[in-house]
Amino acid sequence: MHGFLGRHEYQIDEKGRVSFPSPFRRVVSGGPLVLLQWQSSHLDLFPSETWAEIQRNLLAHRRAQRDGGAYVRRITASAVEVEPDAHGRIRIPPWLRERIGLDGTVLFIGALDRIELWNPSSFDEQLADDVDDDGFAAQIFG
Amino acid sequence: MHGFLGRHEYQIDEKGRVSFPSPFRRVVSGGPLVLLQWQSSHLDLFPSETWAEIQRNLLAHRRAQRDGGAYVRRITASAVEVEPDAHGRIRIPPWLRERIGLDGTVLFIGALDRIELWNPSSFDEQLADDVDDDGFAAQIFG
DNA sequence: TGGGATACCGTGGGATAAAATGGGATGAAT
DNA sequence: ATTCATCCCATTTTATCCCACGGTATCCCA
Repeated sequence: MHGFLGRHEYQIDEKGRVSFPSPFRRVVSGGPLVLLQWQSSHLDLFPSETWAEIQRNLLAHRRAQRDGGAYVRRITASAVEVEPDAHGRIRIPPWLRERIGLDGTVLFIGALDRIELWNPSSFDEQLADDVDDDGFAAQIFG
Repeated sequence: MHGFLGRHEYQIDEKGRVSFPSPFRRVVSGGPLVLLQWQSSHLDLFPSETWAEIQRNLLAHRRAQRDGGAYVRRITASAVEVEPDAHGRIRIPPWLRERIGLDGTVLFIGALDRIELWNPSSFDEQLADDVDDDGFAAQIFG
């Protein structure tokens, strides 16, 4: 697998369930995922391997900082462990839906080692913003 | 399990009992937990494994300091051992409830290796505070 | 290359199990 | 004897599991 790629749009039903994109399903089969918010615009969904590293980073940060773990608390309080059911659906808790204004439709964006969940219209807005990519493109793509 | 995650709100009944979040219950099944206060804003609930390390740290600290164990005493005096009953409920002693102003509702916050107990309105207040996360987010989440 | 069959996928709803909460009875401690 | 904690049972709500349908893409065969 070459990491998570592409965009997939699905409906949320009355029970807060939404289909997890089938191409991604094959990759993470079996293991649980971690869904959380750390950016205001969208949610992030991490497979076990990626989450393991982030959790290490969070613990290291809490030990290093003298803020009583305020930042770590803010992150973990928003997080939930999710796992696709028999039909490949996951459940997004109400408080996370409200945070980024998810109503009806979810846009899954493959982002290599993680999956982003967007409100489709928010995603279009941020696409419209001009990205300052001078130099990076050439550096990346040769 | 990926550590304790998420937020769970429950009612305290007249007898001082409160449901221990079922996702957490599965993780710590069997062992007793240690409930104590070390930050003024909330209580902390530690599973056996985490507590073992903290206890080592407390003993090391008492040996190193020449304060006659004042700090250690302050912590341990507030601590109690709790264990979920048959219905998964724990009892929070009155003196700990009063310390952080718990009345009626408890908010459990998963914090990786520990669980925090908050008065919901106190938690909302500290969420509203701006967290100084300059640069850290990128460092943690890549 | 076209058409049909088949498997998969997205979506919805109902049944079943679990969880959250309340109250009473029993037993120990003061 | 009274208070307080623990144990036990009951009820309502919530979440999980299971089955069912319609559409779509894929595969196979002509």
